[in-house]
Amino acid sequence: MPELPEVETVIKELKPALTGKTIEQVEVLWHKTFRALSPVSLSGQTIKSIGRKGKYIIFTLSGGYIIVHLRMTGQLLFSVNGNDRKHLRLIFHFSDGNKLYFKDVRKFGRVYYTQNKQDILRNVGTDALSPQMSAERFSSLLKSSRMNVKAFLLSQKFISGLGNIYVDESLFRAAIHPASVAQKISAAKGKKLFAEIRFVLNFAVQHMGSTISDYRDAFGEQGGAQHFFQVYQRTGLPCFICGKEIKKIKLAGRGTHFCPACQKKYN
DNA sequence: CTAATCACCTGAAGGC
DNA sequence: TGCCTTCAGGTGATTA
Repeated sequence: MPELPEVETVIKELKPALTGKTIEQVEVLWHKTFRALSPVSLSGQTIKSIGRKGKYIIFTLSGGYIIVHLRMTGQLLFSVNGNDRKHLRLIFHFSDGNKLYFKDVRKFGRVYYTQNKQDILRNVGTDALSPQMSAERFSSLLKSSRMNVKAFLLSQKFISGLGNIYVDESLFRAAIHPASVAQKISAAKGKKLFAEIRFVLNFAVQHMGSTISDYRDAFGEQGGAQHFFQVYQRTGLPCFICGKEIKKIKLAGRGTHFCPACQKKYN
């Protein structure tokens, strides 16, 4: 499911719901979902704050961190699960009776418990919406890489939070062909791309993320940003700018949507 | 360093 | 109806 806007939506909802609550017990229903890197007990710990880096959700506890990655189909649902146990992988039980449910059809999602955030976040670059990531910084990262720009943006080590949908949408808006070589993109174009990344992500956050099939927010609601896609899943449909057909190719192992007429290749 | 392919999993959709 | 293939908001390991 989720890229930065979906994760941001979930944590914005969880902050008021969970901050200050005390964990009574963590119930693991699928063993591979949960990995403890710390022997300290989770029971009795309080949630001090909730944040994220890229697509990683970070719960800061009184004595450690819970870090959640939803991968493709993970969902964090706050006390809205009813009696549906299907695809339920883990349950946080709180001392006030509330529960946080982790559901995950494909079982790729992970819940880590650690004393050191860097155990998990070591290879995650600066968040795309962080003030630490500027147009200048982004441009210089682009210049440093010989990867194609699609792979560059999907890799989380340079800039984190983008996934397949928002990479395709950002490259379309910046009029850059996804197979362009990162370092062949001019500094001016790089800054344009960064501005479009910010626009696309902020727009999607305002619309509570995108729901393709599985994504739901912390209250089980769908997002709305999918109604505004320009290229993603629009293969064969007319480009909104020039009217030519949107094409789909495989790049960096992922389905990649673009307009061959509007998006220029730099290499 | 970069690219491509698997692996991890389940379910939906399309072809025959 | 059923079988088979392909594909999916991600990422990490392995192989050229």
